[in-house]
Amino acid sequence: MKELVTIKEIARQLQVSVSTVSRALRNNPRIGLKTRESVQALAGQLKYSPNAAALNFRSGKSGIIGVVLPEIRENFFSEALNGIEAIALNEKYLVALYQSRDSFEREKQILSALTANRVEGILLSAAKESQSFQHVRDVIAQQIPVVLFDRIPPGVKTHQVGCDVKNGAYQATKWLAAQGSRRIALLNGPPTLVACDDRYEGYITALVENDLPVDSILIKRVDLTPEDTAKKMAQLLALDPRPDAVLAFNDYVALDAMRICRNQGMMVNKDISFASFANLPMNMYLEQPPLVSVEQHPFEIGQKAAEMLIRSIQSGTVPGSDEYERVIIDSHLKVWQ
Amino acid sequence: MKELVTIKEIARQLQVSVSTVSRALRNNPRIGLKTRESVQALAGQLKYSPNAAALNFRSGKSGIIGVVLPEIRENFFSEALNGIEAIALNEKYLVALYQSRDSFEREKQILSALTANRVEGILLSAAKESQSFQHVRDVIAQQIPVVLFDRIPPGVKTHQVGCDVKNGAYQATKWLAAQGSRRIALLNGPPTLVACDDRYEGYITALVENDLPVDSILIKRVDLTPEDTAKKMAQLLALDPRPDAVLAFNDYVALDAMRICRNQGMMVNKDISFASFANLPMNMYLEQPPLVSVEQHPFEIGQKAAEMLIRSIQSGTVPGSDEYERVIIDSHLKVWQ
DNA sequence: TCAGGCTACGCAACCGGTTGCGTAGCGGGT
DNA sequence: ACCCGCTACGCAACCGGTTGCGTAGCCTGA
Repeated sequence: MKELVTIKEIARQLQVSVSTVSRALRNNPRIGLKTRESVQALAGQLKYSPNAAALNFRSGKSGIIGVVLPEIRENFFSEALNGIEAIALNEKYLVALYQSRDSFEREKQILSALTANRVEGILLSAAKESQSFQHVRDVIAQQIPVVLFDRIPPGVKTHQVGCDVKNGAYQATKWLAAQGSRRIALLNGPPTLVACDDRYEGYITALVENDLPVDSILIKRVDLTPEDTAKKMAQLLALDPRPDAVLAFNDYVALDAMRICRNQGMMVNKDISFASFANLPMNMYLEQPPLVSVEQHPFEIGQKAAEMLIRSIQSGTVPGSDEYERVIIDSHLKVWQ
Repeated sequence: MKELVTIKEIARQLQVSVSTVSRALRNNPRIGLKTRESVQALAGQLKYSPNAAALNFRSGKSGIIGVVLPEIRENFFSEALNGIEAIALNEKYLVALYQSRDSFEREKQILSALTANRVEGILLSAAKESQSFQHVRDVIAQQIPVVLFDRIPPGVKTHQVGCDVKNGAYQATKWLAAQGSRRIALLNGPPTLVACDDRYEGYITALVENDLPVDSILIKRVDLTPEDTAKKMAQLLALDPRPDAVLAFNDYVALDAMRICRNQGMMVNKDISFASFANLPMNMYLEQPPLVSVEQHPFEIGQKAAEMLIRSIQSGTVPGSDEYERVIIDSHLKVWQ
C-alpha cells in the first residue's frame, strides 16, 4: 500500500502540531486565519483525506448500515433497496447488503456478522422461514437500532415500515366484484407472513360489503413455490362451481396460477379474472397480466425505513419496549390496459 | 449506547494486564494455560467481542469490499451479486453495494465515497454512460484493487471477468440459421459497451460460415430504452424484404422489439424469430419468449470476480500496468420449449 | 552460591485524529 | 512597572487492541 497522507505529515511539513492541523482542517476559529489557510492549501495539494477507520474508531461509529432482505432479485426488494440507497448516499452511510434467501439460519448468521462489524443500524425484512425472532431482539438488546420493513415479524418491538396491504386487498377485491365477479377465491401466502392476515381481512371486508358469501373453500394458502401454487389452483378449478376470480398473494403467484388455468383451456381474465400484489414491471411484457395489481410503493418504503433508521441512530435512542413508530405507506390499485 | 465489554474490563476483573488478555484471547502460548483459560472463560461470560473498528484501524483494513453496478433490478446483476455475496460471506467481508444507474456522475461519486471509506477492494461493472475511466484508474492508483466484471471498460489495466459473448452471439446466430432464417438482423447495444463488438463479431462469423450475406442495413444499435428499440425495430420492419429473424442485445430489447412486431400484426417466432442474451427467469411466464437466449452465468461471473478481488487484496498486489488477469466464463445457448 | 536460562507476564508505544487544558507572548490599561 | 486578558497555538490523553521489548521470579547445574 502506498502511504496515504496523514495529518502528521502535514504537521511536519508546516512545522506545526497535529492538533493545529486537525483544528485548521475543521476551520476551528481558534487557529489563526493564515495558519488555517496554509494547512488547507497543503492538505489539498497532498490530496489529504481523513482516515475513515481512525474516525470510526474514535467516534465509535462505523458509518455503515446493514440491510437484510430475502431476495434482492425480487422486484419489490430491489426497489426498496433503491429507496434505502438514495437516503444512505445522501447521509454518507455505507450500505452493507445481505440476502437471507428466506432461510432462518442465514438470517441469524448475517445478523451476527453485521453486529460483529459494528454496523450502526439494521434494516430487516424477515425471512419467510423465520418464526422465532430472538436473534432480532438480541441485536436490539445490543443497542443497535433496527427498523423492520415489509416482512414485519410479530412481537419485535422496534420501528416498522409496512404497506397498507389490508386496504390494498380490500380495493382489489372490491374492483373484482365491481367487474361482476361473484365467486372470488383467495390464494394467500404462508401463515408466517403477517401480511397474509391483512390480505385476508381486506378480502373479507370487501366480500361482506358487496353481499358476496364468504366461502372458506375458496381460500387457499400457498408456500410461494410454483408447484404449490399449481396444486392449490388446481384444487380451486376442481370446484363446482368454479371461482370466477382470484386474488393472489402477489404477481408471481398469480402468474403461476394463470398457467394452470391456461393448461386447462381456460381464457385468463375472461373465464377467470386475476388480481394481485406487486405490480411487477414484467407485467407490461405479458399478454395477459393480472387485471389489477396492488402497487406497494417499495421505493418509498425503503426510503422511509432508511430515514427512520438514520434518525434513530443519530438520536442515539434505541426504541424501548413500548415506544416505537409504526409507519404504513398507502398502497394503490394499478389497473392494466 | 450500552457500554460494550472491552479487553480492559476483562483485565481489570482478572487483575492482569491488557496485553495478557489480548494474547490469551488469541491463544498465544506465551501466556500460561490457567491464565488463558480463565481469560477465555470470562470473555465468554461477558460476551466479549472485539471492537471491529479498533482492529480495522490498527490493521489498516476495513473488511469491506465495494460493489458498483448499473442496476440491481436487472436480473443479470442481482445474480452476479448473489455470487459475490456467497464468496464475501465466507471470507468475512462486508459487501457495500451501490448502483450507478448507468450515470457517469453517480459512478464517480460512488467510487470516491467508497475510497473515502477505505474499502479494501472494488468490484465494478461500468455504467453505460461512462466513456472516460480516469476515475477508475485513480482508484487503482490509490493501490485499491479493482476487478471489472461484465461491463468491462476498455483501457483500464486491472483484473477482469467477462462472459464469452462472442461465442454466444455466434451460437445464437448459427442456431437461427439452422432453423431456416436467411435475413437475420442484429439489434445491438450502444457503442460504449465493449460487449457489443463481441456480439457483432460472433454474428458476422456465423453469417459468413452459413453463406448468408452481411447486410449493414440489418444491423441497428439501440440505447436500451424501450422507445429507441421500438424505433429501430420499426425501421427493420419497414425494409423489403423484412428480416426473418432478430438477434437482440438482451431479453429486454427482444421483448420490446417483439411488441412492435405484434402491433404490426406479425406472429412472433413464426413470421419472425428472436434470439437474445440473458435468459431472464421471466421468460418462463411469457407465451412467446425469445426462441433461444444466451445464458451468461452471472452467478459464476460474480463468484469468480469476488474470488479474484479477495485474492488480490490478500496478496497485497494491485495489478500493475501490464500484469493482470482476464477470465472469460463460457456462455451457453438456452433453447425454450 | 551464583550465573544463566526459562517461564510468565507487564510496560508502553503505536495506529490517526480529536479535544480539554495549559501557556507563551503580546498589548493595553492604570 | 505590573497585572489582566486575549490570541494563537502546543501537549498529551484518549479510543481498543496488538506487539516488541523488558523483567521479576524461579529452577537448574557446576
